[in-house]
Amino acid sequence: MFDINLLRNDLQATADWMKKSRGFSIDVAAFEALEAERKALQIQTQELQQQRNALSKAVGQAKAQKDDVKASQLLAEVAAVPEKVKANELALSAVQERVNTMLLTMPNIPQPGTPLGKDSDDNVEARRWGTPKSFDFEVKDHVAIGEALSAGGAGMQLDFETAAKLSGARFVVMKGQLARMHRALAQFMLDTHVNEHGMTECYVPYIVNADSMMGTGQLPKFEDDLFKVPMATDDGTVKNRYLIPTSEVSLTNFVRDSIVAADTLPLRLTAHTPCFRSEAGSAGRDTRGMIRQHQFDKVEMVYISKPEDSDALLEEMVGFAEKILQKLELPYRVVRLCTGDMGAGSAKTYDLEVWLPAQNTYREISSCSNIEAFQARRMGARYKNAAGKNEPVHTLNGSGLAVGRTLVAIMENYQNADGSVTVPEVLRGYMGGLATLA
RNA sequence: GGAGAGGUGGCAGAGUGGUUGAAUGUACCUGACUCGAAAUCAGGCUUACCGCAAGGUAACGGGGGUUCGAAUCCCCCCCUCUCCGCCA
Repeated sequence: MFDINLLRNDLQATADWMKKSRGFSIDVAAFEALEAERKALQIQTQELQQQRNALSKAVGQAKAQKDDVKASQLLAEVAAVPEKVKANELALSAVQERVNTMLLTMPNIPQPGTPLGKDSDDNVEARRWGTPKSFDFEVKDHVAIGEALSAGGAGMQLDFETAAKLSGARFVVMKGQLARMHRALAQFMLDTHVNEHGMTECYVPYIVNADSMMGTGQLPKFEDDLFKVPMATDDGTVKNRYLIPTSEVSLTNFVRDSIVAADTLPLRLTAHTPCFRSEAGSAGRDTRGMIRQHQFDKVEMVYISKPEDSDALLEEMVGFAEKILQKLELPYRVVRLCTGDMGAGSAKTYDLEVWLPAQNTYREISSCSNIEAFQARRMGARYKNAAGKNEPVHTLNGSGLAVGRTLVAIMENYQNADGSVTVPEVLRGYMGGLATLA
């Protein structure tokens, strides 16, 4: 949720920057009018409430003193007030609702210095790591590699046909060594974050309620991207819950509606979960292979921090995601997203893009964002600051990493001329010493 | 799935229509006493919003209703706990 104080204190400058960065127009005059209306209504409502309260109190006192005459006088005097109060309360909450809706539907304000741009073409490369390997044979993509690998009687190690039969397009079945490597990858990532990066491993629900989706911002705007799970309630009606599109939702909502003890910050959380996305609006994009699926696994990192620490923690988080790629010896680059390519909630985002030989390009494998107080405000996630005031925390999230895409990257970068795939050193311990998928 | 109990301030726990934003205990903060601590005593101690301020408004799981007035009465929902049944 957008910070209303930015609009109250610095309306024009905020509007200018939102226009320039996000291309988002704030109707300055409309906001000022709405605020003026709200203020007038609130003052009026509170005066009426005060009047009612005072008279009601007097009625009580009169009755206590058995002064029935006075009591009925007072009752006659208040008679008309509750109606006026009610009318004002309704008007006030309608206006507040409009203000709220406005704030809820606005994207976060990008940090100053965010590169301006309209899409991924305008992102700015921050650094590269590793050198793409040159192959002395024609490289295959992960689909060709995986389908050529045999899981014995069970068939291909990578099997889209069976997945389509079971579920439809954009699902995958993995078998044998490849399935094992997929599992090994998640274990390896989790172990690294827990043992070397000091994160707390979490197991979390994959189905969450609407409040949680609201908290992290998937709702109300992006309902189409979610899978809904209807669940019967006691009175026989059905309420939707949702499959998580990322464990950011589960992890970040840990602190919804709570005051986090300041001395526990920052919280560094990680979880390995499947993620479910309907990919509405992505029809025709990345239809081949397992780059874009309805279901995929991800190891997620979520930080809850004090506002003053979040910038440095974002750098730390990106570094931890990079660490995974470095250990796997996969070439990648770090990209600072431009204003047009950032998610609506983000104030600052880095993407990690891994080299995919078959596509001869870098593809996103992680996205790390500082959401600042944008989620915390709508979630009611606060901590007591040094001045003793409750203040929204900052939330950060990042993939560390997308497991499926990492598997793709390994298959393509570690492929051999004979169709086998070398297992990266760091994974062999997780795979009973297996050195090659063949 | 069946039966029952309950959701009040950081925690525990009173409060069943009126001067109760809320007794009491505990935790915490400040001060006194002390060489220091403990104990004891005194004071303070929910949050959000409006207001220059004085002060005011709202909030007792959430929403609606009754009433001049609701933590308290009525309706709906959510959640937690206990027992039985079923079950990975």
